[in-house]
Amino acid sequence: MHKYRTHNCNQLRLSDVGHAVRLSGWVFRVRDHGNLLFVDLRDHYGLTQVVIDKDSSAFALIQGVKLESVIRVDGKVLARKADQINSNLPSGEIEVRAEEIELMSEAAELPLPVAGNAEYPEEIRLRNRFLDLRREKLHANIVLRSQVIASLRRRMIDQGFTEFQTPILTASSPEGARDFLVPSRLHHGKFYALPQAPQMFKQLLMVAGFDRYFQIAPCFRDEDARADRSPGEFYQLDFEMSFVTQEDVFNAIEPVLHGVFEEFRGGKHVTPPPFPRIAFKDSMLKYGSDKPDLRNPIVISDVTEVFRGGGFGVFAKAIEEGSVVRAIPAPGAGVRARSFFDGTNQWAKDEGYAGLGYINFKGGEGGGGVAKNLGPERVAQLVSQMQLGPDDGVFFACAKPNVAAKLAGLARTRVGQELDLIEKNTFKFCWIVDFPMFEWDELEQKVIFSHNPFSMPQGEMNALETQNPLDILAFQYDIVCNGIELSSGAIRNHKPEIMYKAFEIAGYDRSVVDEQFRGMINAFKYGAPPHGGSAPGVDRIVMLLADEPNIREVILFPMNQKAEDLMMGAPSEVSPKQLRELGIRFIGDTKPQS
RNA sequence: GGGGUCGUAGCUCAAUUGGUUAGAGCACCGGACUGUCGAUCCGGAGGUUGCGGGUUCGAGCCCCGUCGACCUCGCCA
Repeated sequence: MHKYRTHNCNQLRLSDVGHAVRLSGWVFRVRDHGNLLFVDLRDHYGLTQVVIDKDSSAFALIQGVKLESVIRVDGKVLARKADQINSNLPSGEIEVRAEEIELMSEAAELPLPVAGNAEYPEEIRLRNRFLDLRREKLHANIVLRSQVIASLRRRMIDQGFTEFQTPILTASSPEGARDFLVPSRLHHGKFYALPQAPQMFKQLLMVAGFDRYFQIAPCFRDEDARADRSPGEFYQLDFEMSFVTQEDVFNAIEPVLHGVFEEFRGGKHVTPPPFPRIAFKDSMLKYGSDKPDLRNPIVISDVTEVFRGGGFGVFAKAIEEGSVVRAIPAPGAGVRARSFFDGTNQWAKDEGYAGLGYINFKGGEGGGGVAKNLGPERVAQLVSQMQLGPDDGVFFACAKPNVAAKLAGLARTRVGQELDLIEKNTFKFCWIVDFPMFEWDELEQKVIFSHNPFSMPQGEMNALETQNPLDILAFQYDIVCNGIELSSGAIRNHKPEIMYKAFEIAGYDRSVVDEQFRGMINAFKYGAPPHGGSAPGVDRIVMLLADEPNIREVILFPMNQKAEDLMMGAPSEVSPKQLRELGIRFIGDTKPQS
């Protein structure tokens, strides 16, 4: 007989009745009847009920055993009587009558219960992650993550992609997120950086002629956390392809994402390919976001012209000064109490905006101050343009275009949630395309790269030389699912002259490009194929499939919001000897700069 | 760095809005019980109400400060 087990805890069935077996696992639950005692024995695979009778030599031992102790049970498989069958358990038709039990590892009193599905503070969960990971939901999430990654790999390989590993210790790069730096022992005063993404490496792989690359790539960014952004590190399905147009990239990845979502969708509907393509400009107008949640049926309209020179003075005046008006319909909300409208207005103010105007229609009659001052003719124009129903509500965001779009987008989400309009049980995908190449930085008062400096501008050199930089679009695209940005990608700029020109527009001298992007710009001078790719976030894909609102629920050992690992105690101080070797002296400033 | 929510037993929560000795469930310890599957029943132990100060006859509750957690803005090409 095997030293530890002949079967796992989810293996025994009626066909095993009568056999002598050996099981090992954790004591999940105990039901003590004094002269008869039940133990639910748990391992990775499931549960088996163990029965211990008073006559058994194991009885005394098991009566004092603590939950989550690890035991080995020798016994016989018995069929349960009809009224004792537990139909919730795959092994519920049998039980194991224990003859001998060995306590292999005793558990102390638990800081965190493993049984049950109550919620517990993250600090305790993270500090005792090994216990938290024993719990059913988290355990299942992590297994799901592994299966999703295996599926992604298989699907990419089936599509003709080849997996490569790129360096973890690399060079710091300008722009983008803050780098994690690693000091060099051999070169005092110099640092490696952990890659924010294998961006340049994958492009170099294209130059090297590998044609189709992918990698489940670890990425490191020293930025603050969010519910959907893990601090420090995360994983991307990073891929790149040679001799492709934007459409080729879409056609390659859509079946992979659609396939993996279909495989693990849990009964939900998945957008079939081709996914809708929405221009960035249209997305900002209609959804007030570059990552629209298409489960929300509300569509925003621009109604600036209805208000221009009209009787609603606040808006009319703002429009003269360059503001626009965006209208957010609230279907069927017209009959709601005034508190709904005033509450939404107050919410907008609390978010730091000027507020939201509104009209509430009741039986086709527009109510509220906006309708009164605007006059029946213009209200009728609104109804016709927006195709409003007789009992709809409508909110108005009036501000400079960028701000109005953002507020309208937030209001769209809020109204959709309040009115319970968000479609359930569905994964709605779309591409956001035609991102602007550059944007205006109000703070620095200069033109900056809008997304990725390596993207090819639409119109290439001609566009850079002849168009207003702020009007130039890039072959840059994001893939969005249910309002979550899964990835961003681009057709890359593989021509050094266009690269120099693009960086020049963003205020970087040729020498800066040569220095900061030396490896890549140099490579492009020796025959570079046109190429492009993208990098869907693996953690976010799993998060969607596991239906978890927080990314830490799909990561084995996540750090907390302050980027600390409470279990391992990272980051930690290091010895003076280590610092000396690195040529580093700590100056005693313990507060981070901001 | 700004804003929000929270902080009471090992864990989840309560405490009639400022009033007697801060309660309950789970877990833990002891006892009863041979068919439970969130076992049940009886009993026990467990608390500087995050920390510091203030107001008050009296503070878990009000005020000030501070620490921590999460959410969020900034940030994330």
